[in-house]
Amino acid sequence: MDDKRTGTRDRLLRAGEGLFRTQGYSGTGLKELAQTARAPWGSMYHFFPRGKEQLGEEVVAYAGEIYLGAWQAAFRRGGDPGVAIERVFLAEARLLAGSDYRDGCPIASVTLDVASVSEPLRAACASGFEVWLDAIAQGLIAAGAPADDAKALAGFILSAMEGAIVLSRAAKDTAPLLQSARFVRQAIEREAAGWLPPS
Amino acid sequence: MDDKRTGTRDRLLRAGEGLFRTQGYSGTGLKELAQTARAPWGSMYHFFPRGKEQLGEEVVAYAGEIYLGAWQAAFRRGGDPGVAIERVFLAEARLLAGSDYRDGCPIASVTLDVASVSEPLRAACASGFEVWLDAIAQGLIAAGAPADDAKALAGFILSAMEGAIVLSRAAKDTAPLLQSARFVRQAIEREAAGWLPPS
DNA sequence: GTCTATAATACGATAGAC
DNA sequence: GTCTATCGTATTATAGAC
Repeated sequence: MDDKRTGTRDRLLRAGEGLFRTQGYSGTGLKELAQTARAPWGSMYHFFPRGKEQLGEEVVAYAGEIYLGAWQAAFRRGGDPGVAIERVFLAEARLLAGSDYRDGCPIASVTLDVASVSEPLRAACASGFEVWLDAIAQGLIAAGAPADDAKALAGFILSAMEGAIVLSRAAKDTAPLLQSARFVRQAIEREAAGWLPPS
Repeated sequence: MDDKRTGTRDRLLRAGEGLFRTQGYSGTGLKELAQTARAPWGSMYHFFPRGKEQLGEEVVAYAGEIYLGAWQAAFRRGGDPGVAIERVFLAEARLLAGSDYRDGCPIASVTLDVASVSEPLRAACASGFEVWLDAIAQGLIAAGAPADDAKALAGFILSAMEGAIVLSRAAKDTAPLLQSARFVRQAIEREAAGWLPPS
C-alpha cells in the first residue's frame, strides 16, 4: 500500500498540491506540473483521462486528507481547545515564513480561481474544507462543546485561518496569523467557559 | 473629473476587478477582459504599456480605494464598533449570495495567484489590504482603542472576513460569513470593554 | 505505462495603418 | 486613441508507436 506514495500518479498529485499552493490552479500548466513531478507527459492523461479538471479534483481531495492529520494531531496533544487551535496557527506561521510565504492553502487557491467556473471543482473544494471543518468540530465536541456550537465555531476558526494566510502572504509577514491566533484562542476560551461548570 | 469614470481606461479597470473576482488573475485573459469592458483591443496596451502586470497592479489599487468607502461608512453609521463590523460581514453575505457566490475579493484572488510569482503585484496586494486595515484601525481608534490594539484587531477582523468569503464561495453558503460575524463581533466587544470604563 | 509528435486553441505582446 | 493583423509561445488535449 505504501507504493502508492512513490508511484507516478502520486507524484503528480503532490506536484499539483505544491504548484497550486504557490501559483494557483489557473496559473499552473500541466506540462510544468508533469515536469515538476518528474512524470512522463504520457502519464498525465493516462492517470487523469478527464484532464486538468480531474487532476484538480483529486489534488484538492488529496490536500484535504493530508492536512486532516494536522488538525487531529493538534487536539490529540491535549490541553484546552483554545491552546490547541492557537498551536495550529503558530505552526502555520512558521511553515509560511519558512517557505518564504509560498506555501499557502491549495484548496483556497483553487476555490478563488474556479469555484464560479467549474461546478465539479467547486464541489471538490467544498468537500475538502468540510473534512477540516468536521475534524475541528470533532475536536471541540471532545472538549465538551455542543454539536451546533462546535460547527459554528469551526467555521469561524477555519475562516480566520484561511484569511490570515492570504493576508500574511500578501504582506510577507506573519503578523496577520499571529494576531488572529490570539483572538481566535480567546474566542474559543470564552465559548468553552459555557461548556464546563464555572470554576 | 467625472469623465474618468466612463472612459475606456476606467472601463478596463472595472472589468478587471469583476473578472479577477470571479475567475482570478491567471484565469482571466486580456482579450476577454477588453471584450467585457467593450474596449478596443488597441486600448489595452495604450493605457497599460507594461501589459497585464500593470493592469493587475492598477486593478488592485482601484479595488482598494473602492471598498475603502464601505469600511469607513460602516463606522460612520455609529453604534459600537462590534456592531459596525458585524454589519459589514452581513452586507458581504448578502452581496455574495446575491451574485450566486461569484463576487469574491479581487485582491485575495490576485494574491493567491501571483504573490509568489510577481513581486510588484504582491506589493500592490499588500498595499490594497493595508488601505483597508488602516480604515478599520482608524474606526477602532475613533471608538476608543489604543493604536496598537487597533492594528492587531484590524488584522484579525480582515483575516476572518477574507477567509469567510473563501469558505462561503466554496460551500455556496453564507454560513461561514454569518458564523464569523458573530464571533468577530463578540471579540471586538470583549476587547472594547477594556477601552472604556466598565459600566 | 511511457514516449513523441502534433492538433487546435488561447495566451501576452507588438507593429503599423489610420 | 483606435483598429486590424500577426508574431511567438504556451495552453489543454489527442493520436499512435512502442
